[in-house]
Amino acid sequence: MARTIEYNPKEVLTQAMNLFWEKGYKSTSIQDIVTATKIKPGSIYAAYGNKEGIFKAVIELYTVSSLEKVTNILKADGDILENIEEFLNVAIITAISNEINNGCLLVKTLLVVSHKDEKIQEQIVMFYKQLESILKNSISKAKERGQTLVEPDMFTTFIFSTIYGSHVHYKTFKQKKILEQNVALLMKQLRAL
Amino acid sequence: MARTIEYNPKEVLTQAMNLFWEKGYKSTSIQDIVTATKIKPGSIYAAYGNKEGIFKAVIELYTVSSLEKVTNILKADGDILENIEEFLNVAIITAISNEINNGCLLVKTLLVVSHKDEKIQEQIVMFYKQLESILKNSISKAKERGQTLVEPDMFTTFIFSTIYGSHVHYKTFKQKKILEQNVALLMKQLRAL
DNA sequence: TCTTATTTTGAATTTATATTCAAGAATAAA
DNA sequence: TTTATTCTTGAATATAAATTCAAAATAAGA
Repeated sequence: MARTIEYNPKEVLTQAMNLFWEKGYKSTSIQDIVTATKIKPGSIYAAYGNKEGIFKAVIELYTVSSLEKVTNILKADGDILENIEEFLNVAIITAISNEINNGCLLVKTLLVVSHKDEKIQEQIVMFYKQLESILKNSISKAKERGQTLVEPDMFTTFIFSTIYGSHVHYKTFKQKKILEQNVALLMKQLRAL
Repeated sequence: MARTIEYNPKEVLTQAMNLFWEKGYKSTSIQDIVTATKIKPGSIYAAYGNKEGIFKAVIELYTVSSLEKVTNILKADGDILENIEEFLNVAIITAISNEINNGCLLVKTLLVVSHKDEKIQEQIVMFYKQLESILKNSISKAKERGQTLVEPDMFTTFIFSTIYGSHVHYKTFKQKKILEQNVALLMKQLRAL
């Protein structure tokens, strides 16, 4: 019994994500999603309830896959500092200067989401806390092994500030060189013994 | 002949600005503006053409008054480094931790405005360039007088990255202490001789 | 006071967007 | 096959937001 789902939910959410990413939550209409995914409104509403429901599912997908990606980079075998450098390259250069989905969906969302949407806001804050904690772990481990002198807590905060800052700066001035410079500066401080 | 305008345009634009600031462009309806300003749709459309027109006028007002404010701080008589510190206090602590209009309207707008709205984007970029140039001037002057050793160009960029970063960081973690720490760190680097 | 130019009003209209739902289609167990 | 279950469709409906416009109000020069 029972008909089976015909679309691939992950694919659909990814397409919806791209729309939200590009145009923001409010400017993305269900019609946009219908057009992009070729799924009819009824199916969307059956699966996610309403527009906010799709958005929440998108955020969920994004956070889970991002955390996974970062974990893979930072927990890879090999030199810890090199892993951190790779993380910075991805977070600062690749992600931000990407022409299609530039920057971080969550930074955008966080700045725009009204304070009333507390659930979404909380979900995002949780994500950042996890991210920070993963990075802090790496730095602590590097410090234990004598590979760096920086204070893990403070330096993690500093790295994230630089990531956020690079984000806005690039959006304004479109200078990839500044992004590379920022990565280099962070690594220099990290490696200074 | 001719009836005179009854409302104060600057007042009206300020009220509209607060709405855009709080809720973002898309989520602010003309009805919201009508309610807040008590001006009827017809008058709004007569004066600004359409919703985008009001928004542009708001951005214009915001940029002009912000530039004026910053200029007053940085070109004030007295010690240059103290003026810069005052600027940082306003830009990083006061502006960002303000509960009502928190953060910078333009950062929000910039991150969200679609790449199609090139005029608005350009207007914002111009604003930032002017801001950077005013600050760079102050730093250069301080350097000429032997009050700092930092390289004006690079350090200006760094200050703005820190401002943007503080913005996002505060939005996430709501820690005013980090904002104060950031100002202190910047000033320490600036004062190191 | 009359006239003319301009502003104000707010209901009506248009346009856009979100959401529902009844009818039809696919699935697989019985 | 039959049948119960779930999925799909897309036009219809509901809701919300943007915009228009004709009529009324106002100011000040003729």
